[in-house]
Amino acid sequence: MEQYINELNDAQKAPVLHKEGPLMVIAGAGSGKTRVLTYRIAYLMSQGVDAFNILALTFTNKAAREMKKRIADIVGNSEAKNLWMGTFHSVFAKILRFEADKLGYPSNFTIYDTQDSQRLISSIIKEMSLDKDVYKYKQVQSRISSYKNSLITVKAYFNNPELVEADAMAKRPRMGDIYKEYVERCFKAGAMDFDDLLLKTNELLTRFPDVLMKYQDRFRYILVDEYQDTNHSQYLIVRALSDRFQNICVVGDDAQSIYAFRGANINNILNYQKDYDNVKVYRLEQNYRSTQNIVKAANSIIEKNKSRLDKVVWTENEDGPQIKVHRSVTDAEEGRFVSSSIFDNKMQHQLPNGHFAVLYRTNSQSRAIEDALRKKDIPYRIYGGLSFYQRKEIKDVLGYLRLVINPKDEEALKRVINFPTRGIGQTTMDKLTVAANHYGRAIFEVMENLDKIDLKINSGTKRKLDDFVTMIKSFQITNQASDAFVLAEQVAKKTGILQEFKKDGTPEGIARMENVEELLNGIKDFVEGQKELADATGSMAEFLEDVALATDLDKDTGDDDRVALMTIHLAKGLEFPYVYIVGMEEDLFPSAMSMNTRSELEEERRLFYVALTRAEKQAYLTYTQSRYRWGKLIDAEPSRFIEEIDDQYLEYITPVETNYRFKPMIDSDIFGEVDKSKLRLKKPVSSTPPGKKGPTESQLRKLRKLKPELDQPVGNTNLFDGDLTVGTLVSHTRFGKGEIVRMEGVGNDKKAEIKFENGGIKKLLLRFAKLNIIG
DNA sequence: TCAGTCAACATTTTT
DNA sequence: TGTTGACTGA
Repeated sequence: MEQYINELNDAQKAPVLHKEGPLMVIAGAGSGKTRVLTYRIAYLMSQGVDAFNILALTFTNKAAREMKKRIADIVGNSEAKNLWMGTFHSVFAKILRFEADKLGYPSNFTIYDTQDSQRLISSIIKEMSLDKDVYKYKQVQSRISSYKNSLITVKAYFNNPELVEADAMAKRPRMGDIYKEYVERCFKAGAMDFDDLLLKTNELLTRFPDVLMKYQDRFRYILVDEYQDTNHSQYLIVRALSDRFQNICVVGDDAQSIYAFRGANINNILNYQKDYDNVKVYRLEQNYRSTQNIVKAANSIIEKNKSRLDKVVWTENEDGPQIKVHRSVTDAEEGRFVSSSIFDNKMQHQLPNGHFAVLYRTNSQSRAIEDALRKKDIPYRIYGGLSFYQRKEIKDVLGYLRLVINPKDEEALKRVINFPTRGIGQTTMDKLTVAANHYGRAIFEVMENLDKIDLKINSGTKRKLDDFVTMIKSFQITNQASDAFVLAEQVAKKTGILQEFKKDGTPEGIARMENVEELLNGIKDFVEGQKELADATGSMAEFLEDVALATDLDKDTGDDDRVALMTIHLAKGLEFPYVYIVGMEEDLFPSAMSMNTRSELEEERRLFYVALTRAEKQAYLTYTQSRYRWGKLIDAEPSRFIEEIDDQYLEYITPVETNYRFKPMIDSDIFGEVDKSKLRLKKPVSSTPPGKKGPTESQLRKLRKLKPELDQPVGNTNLFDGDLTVGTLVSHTRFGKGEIVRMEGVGNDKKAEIKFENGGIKKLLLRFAKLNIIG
């Protein structure tokens, strides 16, 4: 153990060796936080603390697995196995299964994912005959989720006039009723959603003091990673469990808090010192990951935020190259730049693909990057987005499996009852749903008892329902006798799913069949992996839980060498030698939806901080002047975050083809000599509508520095005011050639309607449009 | 009851 | 652009 401890610097050693009592580790980006956590656990164990008494809550299950492995290397495998480690959701799901009966739940309860929740809410809204345009199911779901994260139960909701009032004011007076129905339906279905896993844990610990005592006694040492991203519900769980022994260690970085949108409360970390007595605070400020340039640039960004803990991140690493800023004309060109830059770097420095990551704000941005990488034959892997387990065919198979484990699972039933089609349609389902609600039972239970209830279902349909019930029951028998793989294989064959895709014959059908086969293989791997573990049996129930709570990162096998594509959120905690942050544009990053309040903007800024600090050697920031969004070409402005970085850490680069396009416009002899001083005084080129603020003059000035003579606002109408008339042929940098078909407005509002060769007709404000007369 | 067509809508981030 | 939900005729 001692030799391991000596690998640490003094700042890291202190929290590792800290004995009893609460401590907080404020860990800057790249400061070896995981290492401290790992070694602290190993150290505790070497001091005689029983692994059974240690609970470590991490942000992903993958992080937990890796940490466990590392600890096993230090203290030995058999002991490390007994550690409780995982995400909040997975650890408390296990505890809830064990204690389920106390809350009236079956121990085989289903975990509803967001999609299940949304579908259920959607059908509730329909059943209640509410206007679906007023009660948007996604909004309703997120509202309910935030109630739950704040521990506002249905009862608490109705007891709180302010909340009721607020929803009424928002023209959604039935919100509480939907919430109530949703909770009841989940309960009847034997299902918990993600938020329930935390809410019900709180309920368990509050209502049953003996249960609380038991777990307090069990988890004498609690460690929480990424504490800045815990929500109120998680906070209360940690509080309750640690109350007796107060051996609570939280690790986090307020500068990396990026989950407020799902209820994370940054005050949890800011107020930690007030929550416990005699808190010892340790700071890790030395960054081992990144170059001077990256660390300093990141600091210069985060300084712009007002609410933060006192901390200075520094490094002894070499200066490294400046951060490269790249501008392109379209998102496709941005993709091409990224792919060729990765290619060049690979060649020049002989690097594997795994050294590169492309990070973006929204999942939809991945497409352009993918296309470009594919063209260059660079292997990549996309994390998040539509993951494997979210594909329709996979969810269908999983639906059957869920139903076998928990027949009351309403969402699973509705998904599979008529797939493959077996003549049970909406009409029948409606009848069953009404009956189920009437008797307060699950739909499957109604189906089991059709003989006893008069439902006006014709005998043919009734026969089909009976067959379905019989089939599910036969699967249940298989499940009792066999492991997950045997069951899954039987389900895939007997339900006819595989044949359905096979006879389909289309490439999509074949792809789906292959996906289902891949799922079966995955289940096989899972079963074999589980058999090695002492406390696992390889049952289907365990597999389903793993799937429900797995993050995309968890499934990363890491054995093939690919460029990583992911959202910045997913990249938290990871590091790559080369990082490309793409889509550095206003309204995209920072997101248009996060600019309403100062705190939202600060979260976006922290997100940018996280993105930049993923880079070890070299970071690239790219933005484009136009981008396809919602199938339309949208004008874009460079992100304010580029401006916020101290200039000395940046190097602006521009590709040759962009130069080429802009250059002729300035040097063009059509207009004779261009008066540059006059140009500089003009309003910046912008398509931002009046009233909505675009980038500041200084932002643009700075961005122009790269090629000042090329990026001036050119094509301004003053130059050709008199020359533009209907019929004039013009060219636009982006839309191409076109003909003016109409003119309107005067002075600053003068507009031209132009029919472009590509077929589009655009009305352009001449004050802003970059036009060139060609005839 | 079902399959096929068309319109509407969507993109913020995730356990 | 791509998917999902509603509508319609068989």
